[in-house]
Amino acid sequence: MDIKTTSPIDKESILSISKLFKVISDPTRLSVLFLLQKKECSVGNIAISLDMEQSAISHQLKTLKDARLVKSRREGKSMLYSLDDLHVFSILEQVLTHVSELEK
Amino acid sequence: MDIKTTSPIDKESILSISKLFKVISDPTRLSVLFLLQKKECSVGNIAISLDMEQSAISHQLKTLKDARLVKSRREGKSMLYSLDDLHVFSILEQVLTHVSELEK
DNA sequence: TTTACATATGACTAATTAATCATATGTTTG
DNA sequence: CAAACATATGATTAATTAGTCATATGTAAA
Repeated sequence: MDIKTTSPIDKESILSISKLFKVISDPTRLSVLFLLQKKECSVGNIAISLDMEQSAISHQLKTLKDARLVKSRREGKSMLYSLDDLHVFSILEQVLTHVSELEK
Repeated sequence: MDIKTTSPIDKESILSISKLFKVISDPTRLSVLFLLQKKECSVGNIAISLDMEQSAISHQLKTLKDARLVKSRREGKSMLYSLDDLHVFSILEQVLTHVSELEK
């Protein structure tokens, strides 16, 4: 076990954190996550709720799924998406508190 | 008090959270934050620690300062930077835990 | 007050990326 | 099977942005 106090944290971890934050730093993706917090939702419904194109939502859902923040299941012609990572959501809520405190 | 369960969270909050996450989603800025967690540090020292140009660090410090995540004070010719938002750091630590769990 | 040191700043460039458009894939119903 | 519906995907475009370079600003020492 080496003691490298020079680097405060390894680069790999930095990159992992960076990637995660990048994923949840886009307004559209954030909106999707907050939507899905309430209930499982189809692509089309998300698009309507956020007033955006189906294709745009589908692209962002792919990003969220790649990051394992959401999961999907098929129901008939629809794909239903839901949160797959409640831990991230607790982080989001913490940040929401933080942000609202900053605004005071 | 209106009940708009349609939109799960207001757009302003979404944008605020988005901005904050964008700031802490850059590897360089993350590295700076983790460095400053340990100790107050000059621009030059940060640049050396991260093996980057002074100018690049200075630019990122400005971003961090604008987001009120760091503060600075002058000491002689140097500017010493330190964390200005411990709350964000607790979020970072939470995410660090999250990321290391994902890697298992 | 020159000179050296430390940081900040502005212009520029390369890379990333969110949204769009067109279309492909997959599912159900008539 | 054909048609309609729902979603996914690939190419393209516009916008954002991290880093670089040159230089300006600010501070201290000779």
